[in-house]
Amino acid sequence: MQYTKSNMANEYQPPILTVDSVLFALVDDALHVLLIRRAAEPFKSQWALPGGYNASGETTRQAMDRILQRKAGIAAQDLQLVEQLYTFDTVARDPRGHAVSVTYMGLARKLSPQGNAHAQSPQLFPVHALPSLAYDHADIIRYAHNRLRAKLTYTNAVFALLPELFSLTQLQKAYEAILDRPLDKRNFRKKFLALNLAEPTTHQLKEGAHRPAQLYRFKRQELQELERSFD
Amino acid sequence: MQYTKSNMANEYQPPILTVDSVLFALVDDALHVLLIRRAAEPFKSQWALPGGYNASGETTRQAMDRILQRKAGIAAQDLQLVEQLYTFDTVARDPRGHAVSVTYMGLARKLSPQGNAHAQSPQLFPVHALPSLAYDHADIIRYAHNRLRAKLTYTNAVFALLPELFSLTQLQKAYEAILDRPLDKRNFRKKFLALNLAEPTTHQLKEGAHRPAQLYRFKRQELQELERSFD
DNA sequence: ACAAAAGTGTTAAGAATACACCCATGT
DNA sequence: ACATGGGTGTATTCTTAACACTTTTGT
Repeated sequence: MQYTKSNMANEYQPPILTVDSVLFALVDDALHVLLIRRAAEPFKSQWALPGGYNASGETTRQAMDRILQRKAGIAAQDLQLVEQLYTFDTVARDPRGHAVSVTYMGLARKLSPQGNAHAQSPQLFPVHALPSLAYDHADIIRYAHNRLRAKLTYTNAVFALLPELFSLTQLQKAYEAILDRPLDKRNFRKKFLALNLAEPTTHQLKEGAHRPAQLYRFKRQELQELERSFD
Repeated sequence: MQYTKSNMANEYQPPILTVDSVLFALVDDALHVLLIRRAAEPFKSQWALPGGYNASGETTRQAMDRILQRKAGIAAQDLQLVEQLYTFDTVARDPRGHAVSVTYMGLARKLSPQGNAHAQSPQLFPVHALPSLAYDHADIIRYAHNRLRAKLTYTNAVFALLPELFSLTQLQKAYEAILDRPLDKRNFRKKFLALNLAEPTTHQLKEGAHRPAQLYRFKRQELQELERSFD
């Protein structure tokens, strides 16, 4: 930050600043990402992350909230956890000109996107079956997924993807979906309970011709690091 | 990235984009950061991170290299490892107007900064004895230090701070300086050697009235994750 | 009674921690 | 010979990993 007044007034032309969001949610025990179908060129009618420009005077987080509301009908409080990821800045990423994009990851319990004039049919896609994507958005999603995997192992971030009351089986399936490998049931439960992040409730989940599951609740709904990293 | 042509042409005014760098190096077994004394307002003659504006058409990494060269006489290849940290974007962080700053961490074996017209006396300060800083640069350094601590535990990032040939004592001191706590000598050596990242050389370090130290060399000079995290 | 998912313990191997003395060198 | 930092091993505790059967419910 050492540009001078003259730079600001004359020579200096900043790149365009944009914000793109990767919203994750679990649907049927599989990790999904929210995509919208682009209404305009470039990449018209291709699938893309919800994103938009960031004007002077608003923070990137404010821009994110505004854009998600307008383009997907999603409110800031639908996201249990939001984290800035990375700033993508290669000159060629937008065919119209240099656009630097600050990216965010948002985790939600449930997403009910709404279509509108700006973007028809926002829709959730399984991360393992994504359509072809506009811009460098496939890279951004890959980056976000890696970050999520890492966060899951050393923080309590799962809380943001599960309902308030959850069974240990639901929890394990969430981990398996994101880490993309099977976990041992007994070891998983022993380890998770030892971390002491969740407490049993008086509720049970009855959902079929089998023994009902004990429901647990996270003691804290804020991000915290784990004493010992998970898996 | 959904702004329209009309936004680009008329209404849309992006914030200024800047890049700030946190360069770390070890001096006398203590972690140091490179700071420059600001030549102009605002914060004139206060210490600050080397930074500058990012023009349209250059990547933030290119801007970083250009700025470090111009303001501190440091070349890109003096940095063994560079990593993007975070993008700071609060509206009030620059008194002249909204400036969004993409920040980088750079690790060097040795820094020999050069003063010049743009910034007198770039200088290394111990992270535990920083002067008062311009802007939100104290926050940025704290963020970088946390990231460095984390990187040290799950990657081989130390290689970027040590000379090509190093003794296990030097290595341990580097860890102690950054993690800011003492480590057990025998356990440290056992664990580090088990990771198999370094190999002994035929060289020794003689530097006083005591037994000379075996010198090691990292097998790879690229960042890699450790199988088991360190400490 | 049977199908379906919930729930539960033990053993063995590996990793982390705590801890104290001898070694090689220069002066 | 002494001061200085370099180098080494073992015992204990904790953590991880592997593994299979019983329980509770709905139909």
